[in-house]
Amino acid sequence: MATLQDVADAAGVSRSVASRVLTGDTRARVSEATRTRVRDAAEALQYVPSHRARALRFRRSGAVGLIVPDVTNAVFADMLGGVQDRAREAGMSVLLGQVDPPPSGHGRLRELVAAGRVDGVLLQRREDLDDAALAQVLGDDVPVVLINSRLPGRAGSVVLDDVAGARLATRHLVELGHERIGHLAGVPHHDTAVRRHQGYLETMAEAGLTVAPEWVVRAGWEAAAGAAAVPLILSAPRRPTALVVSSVNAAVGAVSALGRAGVRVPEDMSVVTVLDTWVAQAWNPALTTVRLPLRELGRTACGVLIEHLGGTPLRDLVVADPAPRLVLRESTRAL
Amino acid sequence: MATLQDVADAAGVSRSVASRVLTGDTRARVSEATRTRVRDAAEALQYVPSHRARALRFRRSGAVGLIVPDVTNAVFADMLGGVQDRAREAGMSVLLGQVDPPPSGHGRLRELVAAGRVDGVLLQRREDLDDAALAQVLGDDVPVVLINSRLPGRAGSVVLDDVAGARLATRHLVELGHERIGHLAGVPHHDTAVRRHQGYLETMAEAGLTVAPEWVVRAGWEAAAGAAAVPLILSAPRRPTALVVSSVNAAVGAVSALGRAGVRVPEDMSVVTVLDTWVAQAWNPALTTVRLPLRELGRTACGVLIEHLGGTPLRDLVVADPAPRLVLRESTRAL
DNA sequence: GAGGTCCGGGCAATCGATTGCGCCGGTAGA
DNA sequence: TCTACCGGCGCAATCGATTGCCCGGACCTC
Repeated sequence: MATLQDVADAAGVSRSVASRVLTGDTRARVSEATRTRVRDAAEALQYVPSHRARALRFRRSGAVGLIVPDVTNAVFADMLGGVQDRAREAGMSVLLGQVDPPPSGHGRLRELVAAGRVDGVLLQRREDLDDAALAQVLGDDVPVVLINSRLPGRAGSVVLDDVAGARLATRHLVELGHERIGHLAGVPHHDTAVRRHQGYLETMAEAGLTVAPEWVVRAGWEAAAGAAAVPLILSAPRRPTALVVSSVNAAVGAVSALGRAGVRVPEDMSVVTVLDTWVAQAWNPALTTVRLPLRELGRTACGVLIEHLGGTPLRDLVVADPAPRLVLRESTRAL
Repeated sequence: MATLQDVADAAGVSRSVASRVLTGDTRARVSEATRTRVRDAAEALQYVPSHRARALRFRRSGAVGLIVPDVTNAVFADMLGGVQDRAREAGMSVLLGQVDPPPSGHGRLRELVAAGRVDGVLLQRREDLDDAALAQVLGDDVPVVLINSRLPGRAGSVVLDDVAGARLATRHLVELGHERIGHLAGVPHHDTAVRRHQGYLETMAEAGLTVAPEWVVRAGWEAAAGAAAVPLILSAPRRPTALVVSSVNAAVGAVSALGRAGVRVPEDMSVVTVLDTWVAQAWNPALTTVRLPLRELGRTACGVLIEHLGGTPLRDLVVADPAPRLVLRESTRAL
């Protein structure tokens, strides 16, 4: 816990010189002998510059806040890895946060930033937070990058190429010869859910296939939601032979529910899902999925924020590289 | 981004007075009129005290570091919730960290704390980090609380009641009439794995059941490890009729592998596992598990650290409340 | 010999909040 | 009238690191 002053004393110089030597200030004129003395002293004392002091001086905390609705979500976990990586590269830390919906969460983001705990925020929006509420949670002068949703003008954003992902999943089923293809979508107003549904609809239209209203269930992202959607699908007059499920967790729930209902996957029903986590691979049958670059999503979002803190304007990006890729496993088969 | 000085100016007083009013210093003699002026000014300017400045002054960052080997693990996720809760109560933040094994990770923890980014660290040890390596990663003067492992004298610790958990799981199988009960354990030197194995062995002994060496496979915590262990179990001369699996992720892998091998669960093989996450519930068959209080684990660990920062000595605790509880689902049945 | 230049470093302000101590004016008690 | 005391508030140091500016001496040049 040595301070710069301690190092300076040990080296017999002033703080100024010690600082200039240790920060590698080349413009400073300091003799090589002195430089060595300072560096040796720093090493001997195990000097580590105080982040607190630097934060105060530079008006920068060197941390980004990561605010997510649910940390138990595997999707979040994969993304987190990317955020961490990017933050590390920039020498920054990641602070985990929670923000309640308004009114209790009102202004919290602003506080977080105003208090200087973090320099900016990565925000994954809760499903139930609409645009107005979101705008309220955001302050005016808080650097925010939204993950998987958008709010043009108020924040930057980075989203997956959800349309392409859903198209790929749907096309896979079409190519297998399925014609009655259902869709377990996310909640209605969620950005991501909307885009994935769009990809599904587009592909169906292009293939000249019709979509019966009862084939589309707007459930949610979780396993329970996927399971709950199954009876609705099965009771449809013309039962689909295949399903596109918008999220891997919901797919897991759906496949289980299908099994319980005596519907075999893939013999009686093909299931393809979007997002690829370890759960999809571990399942029996292993789930055919479309892999979207979650890690890259986190990395890019963090990058947009960090660059913005460096002066670049906030941006709205789609993570299209690496492109969505179909991971063929056991849950789909030709009709 | 108003500072205390701004508030003071607006209220027509000095910084000192503004500070005393806003911090609610009762010993300070300030007239009620002045107090009101200051408070109004603070509100009008949306004053939020700078965390950076306070951190410097108090030599406290107000954050704890949470260092885990793998954030994609559902076990981690549940625990994280508890850590967050406890930190919030204390007005602290949670900083996510990563620490590589020595030599590259050597001294990193010390740096983290010495630099003042965090006041202390919660550390969930990597499976492959032995005691010596762990001691090296730790500095000398870093407040550390280990989660699910121990290193007496060097750090505090909080662990689950793994023995009781494994006993409960094993006893459940015994009561169902099983006599040949196998165990998919974690890696050999891992604290948690050792304790769970102990619970298994104790219960088997108490029930007067023998344990054939080939019934015990020291695999790992992940789905792949569980799947890989299955062939070994199935090829045993006297095949077990039931399995205790030490971790829910491994159990998922094992059950899938059993299914592929044509072994039905629970008809041909009962499987009970320790730890209860959403995956266990979503599976088909839904897994019978022993629920251990993961959230409470995180909360307690964070509490030990925070209390230590407040002056209390570090402690070594076992989270025994709520007690391990058997969650009966579909993966076990009477012999 | 006077003035200029370069070298090697130190002084002190700054970032924002907290806090021990001291100052000033008024009132009460002696 | 003088002293003591108290209410109300400001001064300035402190927490560490950074950085613009200045200073003293050596050396050089005209």
